[in-house]
Amino acid sequence: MGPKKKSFSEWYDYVLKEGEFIDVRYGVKGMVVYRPRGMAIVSRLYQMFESDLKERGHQQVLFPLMIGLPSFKKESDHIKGFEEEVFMVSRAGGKDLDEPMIIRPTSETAFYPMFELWISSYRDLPYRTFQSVAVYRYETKATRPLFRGREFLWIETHNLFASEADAIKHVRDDIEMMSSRLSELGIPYLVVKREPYDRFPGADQSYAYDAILPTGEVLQVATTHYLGQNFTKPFEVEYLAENGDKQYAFSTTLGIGISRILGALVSCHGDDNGAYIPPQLSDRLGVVVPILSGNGSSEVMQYVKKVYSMLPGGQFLLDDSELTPGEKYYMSELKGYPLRIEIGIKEARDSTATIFRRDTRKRKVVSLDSLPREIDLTVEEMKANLKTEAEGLIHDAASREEIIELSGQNRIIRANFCGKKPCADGIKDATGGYEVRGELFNEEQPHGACAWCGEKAVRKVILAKAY
RNA sequence: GGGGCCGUCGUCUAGCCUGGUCCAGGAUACCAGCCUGGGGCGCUGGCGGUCCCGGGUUCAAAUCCCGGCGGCCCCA
Repeated sequence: MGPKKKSFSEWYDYVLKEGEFIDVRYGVKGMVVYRPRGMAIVSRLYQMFESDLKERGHQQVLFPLMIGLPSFKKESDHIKGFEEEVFMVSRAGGKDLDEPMIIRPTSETAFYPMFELWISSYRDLPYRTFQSVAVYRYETKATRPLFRGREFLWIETHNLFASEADAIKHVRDDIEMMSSRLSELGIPYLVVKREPYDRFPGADQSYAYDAILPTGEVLQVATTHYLGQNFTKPFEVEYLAENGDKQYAFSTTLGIGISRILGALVSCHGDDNGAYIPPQLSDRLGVVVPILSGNGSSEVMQYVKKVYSMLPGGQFLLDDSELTPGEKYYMSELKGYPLRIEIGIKEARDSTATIFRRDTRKRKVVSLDSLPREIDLTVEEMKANLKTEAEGLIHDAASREEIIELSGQNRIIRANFCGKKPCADGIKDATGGYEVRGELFNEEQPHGACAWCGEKAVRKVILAKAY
């Protein structure tokens, strides 16, 4: 494995594979297999976001994988945005279908025909749903494990409101939920309001949650869209208001990219020794490693069993395999277990245990009595540690020269922007791929000129390379 | 969207340029036995390969040609 800083790409592939998170050898481009270590984290991510959504009044549903073509074609911007990257089923039973079906690239066009049937009164609103599924997009750019796949795991919410204000309030709540979870997971991120030409097909406003990767690139891990009535009108999702008028509902959607969040976690927290999975996401808190030596072996094993029985049930794995202690250390660190408990003859004789923590890679010897408490304390410290990273990663630029200079250093850049596409394209050309990601949520208004063309700036935007 | 590199036991790889000496060699992993044990330890033996797939050239193809599939990198 190459060191993380020097050769991120090589490091990333190595850790995903050797840490047994996923396997890319399935043989279908852009599709990966989630192995137990990866799937355990995926499950916990799902649980975390699903419980947040349920608390906010969303109900879980499950829609079919395939969508009828007429439904998919109803919203014209939407189909234009997706038609190039949609998988279509055109044959079955040995012959061409009269009408092909599409495999969902996202599920608006699956949900809304049903919404039409389900919603009739203002009493039915707000109506908040979500589903946890995989979606499919025929990516033509190079695919990257977890970052850009043709199949990826996500949660998609689809929500209806009686008024624009209710819908916008919901968008704000999405932003709050995502922000709080991402910082809890220690993923540095930006909440960015997308430029008009860069929005989700069919959206009036799009907010992206961009994780900041160690390479200085950003990775969109989730997006919230305010859809206005763009979908409810063509799909005729109407309700009877309190005053007796028929009205179209307002809608929003949130997509949470579970696959990408897993990729971001591995990328952001890992080091030259492998991954580090935060305690709240790891299927086990850690591994217990016995260190046996010749004639003291039985004494040590007996003590190890005693220690193991004191640990919280199911939270630790006892690694009593034949590997040497060193190899067990490497594996537990590569896989990113938060803690390791090392027990050898010294611990057995002194009634102690050695705790190794993955984030700082520091050891601590504690007495056996205090072990459970020390584990709790350490885990709490590790969680707190995760939160106190981020920020300091954004640099301001006021001119073309500064933009180019900062882009040369792979920085995330904040600059005044005139809002025009030619400037965005110019920046992209001159910086080797920096994109206008959009305006930071809650950012102050700009004073002065666009950093690129010098004309009047209309907002401050974030510039970064993106996956 | 443009360009480049690559695909050989489970994994990594030698061999390919210059076709035959290769029913494919090594390392690692795995299995058995020993020896060890506080950061990938050592010894002995064993298991393991449709040379990515399809076609073509040839007396002869892992090797040359064409197409496909898959992966990686760089640029826009």
